[in-house]
Amino acid sequence: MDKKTSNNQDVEVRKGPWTMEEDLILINYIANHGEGVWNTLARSAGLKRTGKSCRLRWLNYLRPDVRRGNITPEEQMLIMELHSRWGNRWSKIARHLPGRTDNEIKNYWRTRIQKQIKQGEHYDIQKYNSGPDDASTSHSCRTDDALLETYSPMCLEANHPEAFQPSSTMSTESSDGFWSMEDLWSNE
DNA sequence: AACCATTGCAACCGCAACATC
DNA sequence: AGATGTTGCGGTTGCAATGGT
Repeated sequence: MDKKTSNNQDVEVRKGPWTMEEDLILINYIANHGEGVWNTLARSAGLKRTGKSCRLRWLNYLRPDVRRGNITPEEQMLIMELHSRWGNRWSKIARHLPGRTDNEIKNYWRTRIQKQIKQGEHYDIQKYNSGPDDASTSHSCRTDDALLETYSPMCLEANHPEAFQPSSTMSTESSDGFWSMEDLWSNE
């Protein structure tokens, strides 16, 4: 315990929004060394952040395969269906939406879907949950697996290939494995 | 133009599970 | 087997951007 506190005294820890420089440091460090142990990574990279903060930033924002914004209707349907089945298991839900993070889905649910539900809008999802099987949906013989198949990433991708293209800026990486400010922040 | 309310999202916190020593 | 460290998850908060008056 004392060990920890004495350690923390010499290492100031930054909080709050990440700066461009910090992002670049983290991205370039991971590009060159891999992810590894986050606390060690944070120290080795010279970031005055906790490993936890670095991990979160990387997973939710900096990872090249992260897609942000523009949740498609299909994705929304899938989120609603999976949420109706699993509840707030955001990470579990996120695994079925390639490129989406649990944080994003959680935010999306809270800010959009939950709001609309409060406003009294009823979604087709209710048909899935309680409606008769002969409802107009084509899921009359739906099992969990069948539904996942229907809304699986592959299926979504097939229907909406444009939505699954990684953004050009996010996938841009200079030849020597280093990201530039423009690569990273031009997307904002 | 200025103020206030609302919205959306990034980031933090606390906890539990898991891994390692 | 227990202590310690790390990771992953869900809930919550803070704040910038936006809209409305």
